[in-house]
Amino acid sequence: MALFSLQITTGSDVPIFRQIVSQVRAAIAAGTLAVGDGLPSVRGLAAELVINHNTVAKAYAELVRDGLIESQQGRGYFVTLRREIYTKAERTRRVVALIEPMISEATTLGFDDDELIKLVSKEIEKLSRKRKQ
Amino acid sequence: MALFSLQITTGSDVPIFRQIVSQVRAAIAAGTLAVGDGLPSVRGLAAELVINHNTVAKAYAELVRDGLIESQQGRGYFVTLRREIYTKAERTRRVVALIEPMISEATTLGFDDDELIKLVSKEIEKLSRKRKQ
Amino acid sequence: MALFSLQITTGSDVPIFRQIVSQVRAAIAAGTLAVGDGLPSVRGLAAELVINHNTVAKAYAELVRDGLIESQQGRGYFVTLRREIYTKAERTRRVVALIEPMISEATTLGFDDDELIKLVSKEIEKLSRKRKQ
Amino acid sequence: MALFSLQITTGSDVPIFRQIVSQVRAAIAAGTLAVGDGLPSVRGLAAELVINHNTVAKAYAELVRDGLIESQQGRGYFVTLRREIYTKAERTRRVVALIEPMISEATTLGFDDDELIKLVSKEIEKLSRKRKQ
DNA sequence: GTGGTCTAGACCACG
DNA sequence: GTGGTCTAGACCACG
Repeated sequence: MALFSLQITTGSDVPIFRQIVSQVRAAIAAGTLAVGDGLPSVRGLAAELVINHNTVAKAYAELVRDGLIESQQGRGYFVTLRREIYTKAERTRRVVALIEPMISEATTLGFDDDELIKLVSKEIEKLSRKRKQ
Repeated sequence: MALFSLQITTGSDVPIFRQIVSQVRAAIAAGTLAVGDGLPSVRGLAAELVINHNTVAKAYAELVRDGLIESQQGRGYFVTLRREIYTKAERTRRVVALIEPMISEATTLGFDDDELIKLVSKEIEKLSRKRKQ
Repeated sequence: MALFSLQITTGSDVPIFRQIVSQVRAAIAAGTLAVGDGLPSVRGLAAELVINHNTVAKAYAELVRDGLIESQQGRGYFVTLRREIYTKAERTRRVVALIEPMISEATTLGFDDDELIKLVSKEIEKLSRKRKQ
Repeated sequence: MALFSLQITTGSDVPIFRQIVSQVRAAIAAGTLAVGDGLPSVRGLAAELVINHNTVAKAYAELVRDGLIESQQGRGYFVTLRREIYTKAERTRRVVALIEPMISEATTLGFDDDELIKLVSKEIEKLSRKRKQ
């Protein structure tokens, strides 16, 4: 099992619980989380991300409802058999859907192409370092 | 003059007013809407999209605050010459708020750093070419 | 903690939402509302002032955009540490937009330049003293 | 008769027609405009201020309604007998009502007392020069 | 409990 | 004709 790490951004337009749902879903689709793998505990993840545990519970509830994970009484949450597979095209489509508005915003704020590429690279490295810790 | 059309999706996670903001912003970034061009009237656009006029007004108000468009008494809204309103730090903060969730999503979808940088570059060039046409 | 009260006048030339913005801004400028202080809840304040909650929400939204307050998910609005959001030019532009009509009014009321400067200085000192208490 | 000059600020929160009403009213109260004095013609003033003549007409109509000026067929508008006199205290009160929100805005935007005084002085001089042209 | 978004509709202001 | 403000009320999201 790959090391599964979650990165959330508070104060963004996207609700925290949706960021969690979307990343767990993506991790399963990408195979980062395999069938049978355990998820972080509700309270553990809440503590790690410094958010309310209800927020984590709500995210997991949605994933249970969608059949992607299941609760095993007293042991925690685990990835179930049902697995969504995203094609490469679908995965690209999902990322591009986030890249496009980011570029629009940057452009209207006056960033030129080089500055933007540099900023994105810097952020990628920053998150990369964070993941390795 | 601009041939400018707007498409909204109701029932999406993204609020209608934010979809309008993003699309106008994208049109300005891409040069589809140029300085001096008029936007659809608040009530006209509301009727066309079959939404409430307050929703359009809210979207336009945000674009005014960002200095992208301005209201001319009794005439409507027009694209303005871009002013530098925000400090470098604030502009960076705003773009980073969009870059971070994009990277998180890409990472959980299995993109590695190089692939992501290439994807972002490709999209930047795509928009760049559009602007030059 | 702040003992902070708001007074609005309906039927005035100044929109209600703008009166709220001005008064919160004045309270922050005077130090009556300090960093970390909570604002009245949107619906609570609306009930107290006997106005619609959307009107309060609109006022708070403007203060958020200016970086003076921020919303904490499910908890309410709080005064933030002031960030430098706007460029010097933009900040000057905003203040000059208030200075100009003030000078025009003073001039037509018969104030000469020296009297006006003195009056402005006196008011600035008055607020300055209030902040230091 | 003193030279009567009007200064308007477009794009401010205060509607143009209200700026005109308020300045004519103030000029009469201050004696800058005396009984029998003529006002600039509707179209002349509109041309001078580069605004729609309906805006001037609307302002004059309000002043006529309030009995401060009257139209003399084919000759223009003139100050009538009825005259409001503002006491010094009232005139000060009216200017202070504009000074206070200006200071709040400047303070929350990060201007310190000296900077603000300098900015106000500069604007006073600027308008002073404009009036003398 | 907190805030966010949207609608339907009114009434007003500006040109 | 254009936009601006406000209400009453609904429904949802977050914690």
